[in-house]
Amino acid sequence: MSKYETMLLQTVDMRGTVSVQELSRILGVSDQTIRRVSRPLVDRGALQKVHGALVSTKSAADLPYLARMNLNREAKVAIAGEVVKIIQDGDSIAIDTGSTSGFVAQALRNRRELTVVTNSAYVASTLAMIPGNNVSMAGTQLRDHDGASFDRSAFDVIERMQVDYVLLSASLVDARKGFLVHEQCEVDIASAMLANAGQAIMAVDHSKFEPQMRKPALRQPTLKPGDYLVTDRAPPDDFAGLFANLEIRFP
Amino acid sequence: MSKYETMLLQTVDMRGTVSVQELSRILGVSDQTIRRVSRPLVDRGALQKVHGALVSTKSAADLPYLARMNLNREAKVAIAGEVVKIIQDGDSIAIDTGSTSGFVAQALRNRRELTVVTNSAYVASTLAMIPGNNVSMAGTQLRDHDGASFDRSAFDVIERMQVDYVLLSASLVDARKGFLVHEQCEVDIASAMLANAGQAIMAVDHSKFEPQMRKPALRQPTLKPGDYLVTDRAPPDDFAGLFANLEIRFP
DNA sequence: ATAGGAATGTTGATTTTTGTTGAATTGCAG
DNA sequence: CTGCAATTCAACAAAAATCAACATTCCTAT
Repeated sequence: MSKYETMLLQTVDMRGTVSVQELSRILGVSDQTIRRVSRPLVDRGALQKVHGALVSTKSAADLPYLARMNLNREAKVAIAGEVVKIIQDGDSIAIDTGSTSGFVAQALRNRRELTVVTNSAYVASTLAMIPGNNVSMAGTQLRDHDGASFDRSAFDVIERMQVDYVLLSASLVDARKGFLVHEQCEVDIASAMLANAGQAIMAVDHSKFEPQMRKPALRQPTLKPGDYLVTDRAPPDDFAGLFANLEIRFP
Repeated sequence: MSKYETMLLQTVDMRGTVSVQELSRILGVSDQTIRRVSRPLVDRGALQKVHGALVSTKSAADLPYLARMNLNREAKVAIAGEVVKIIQDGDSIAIDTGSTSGFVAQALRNRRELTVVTNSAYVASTLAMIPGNNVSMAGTQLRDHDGASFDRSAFDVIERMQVDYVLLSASLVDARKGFLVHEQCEVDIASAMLANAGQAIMAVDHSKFEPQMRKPALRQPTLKPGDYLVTDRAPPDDFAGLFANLEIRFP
């Protein structure tokens, strides 16, 4: 551990981005030394290097959520458009967390007099701004990567509301196992929402039909006959069995 | 990843729409560079491009709220900058609702490991996305024009948290009556936050020193000696008495 | 004191980024 | 639809940053 590492890390993390030149001025060494000292840090992932400057990996951290929002963006926008066709002005809907839900919330800004319950702060704040909507945020403490809550109080809120629709998502769709997610708490919220909703709308983009790097293992609650499956392309034939009783929608 | 990306994103997200020329002035580079730097960002969907300007993809979602956010925008941005100087990485802070709070939340994205409690869904979702933050949303049912909550449960959450700072705002500052707002529920939330906070930070832009069309009549709780008053200009002399014990900050 | 080793500064070739120019495109008013 | 002004784009020249190799300095163990 070089003697400058601590100070360098500290400076960069504090300011977010700082140029190599400025760093050399601050630490009182040549720019070449800054490059040399920072190289192991960059390799180790403690810092990011760009031409002319070093940027804190922490500061670039606005990206994880945005990055996910931008994965398969077109697909998600298309799906959101289909979902919105199902929802009418004045309807009530429960919305789970997930990047697709974010897009649906965006699209739902064109609907009026909605009653919404969600455990995603992003969805809540997006829809609460629309005059005439009645939005309830379920839960208190927010998970940091997506701003969603899985508190006990979230269940209390969800269980109090009787809604027309529930929007659900999944991380992977498996022809035999069904709709899968990574965390049990997500399943629990989905179950609670489903129990108090008329019809479910399962929204998954086509990438969810293909194997994932990080394999989810937890099964979302089973959908009722007549529930919607909204996706951006016709699903492969292997899934025909799984989707037998569902109403499938795609653009 | 270019060295300007962070600053560019931040500027655009903060202001909603900003012209290429202004951006080049702000970052101190040519307009051509702005176009070059922004291209990958718009490809990635992090920004939207229109003729002559860049617009934040987020801003589209927050449009109604943003309309209010754009009143006295420079003043509020300046105030947010000052407030952020007070807050350190790792601090805990309670944040009330209001457009200035929205800007402070944006600016606080540069701080790490914050513990935040707020009754504004916008503030909550802005800060919850930052990895390492611990954000609690106080309240359930959201008021439609600003997405804030004044539920009983909001008080429960606020009263449970002991924080270093509380950020408060006001609709009008009267030399004799003090800091005024329109609704009793806002005072109640402010009182609850204040009771559990170390130092208060009252943030008001200069327009709040002048008479308003809609006159607020409810007085915010009294500040303690040593609490901060952050504003964008030196306040008129008539207010010297009111601010006697406060630490006044402005750019 | 001094030789060995590590860290730092310097130099010059190479690569990347930036500003400028002029032509092509776009948006808008008449 | 036409013309004007503003914006954008492509290409080239200039500037800045990077890298590798070598020279210098600093520290320490003998």
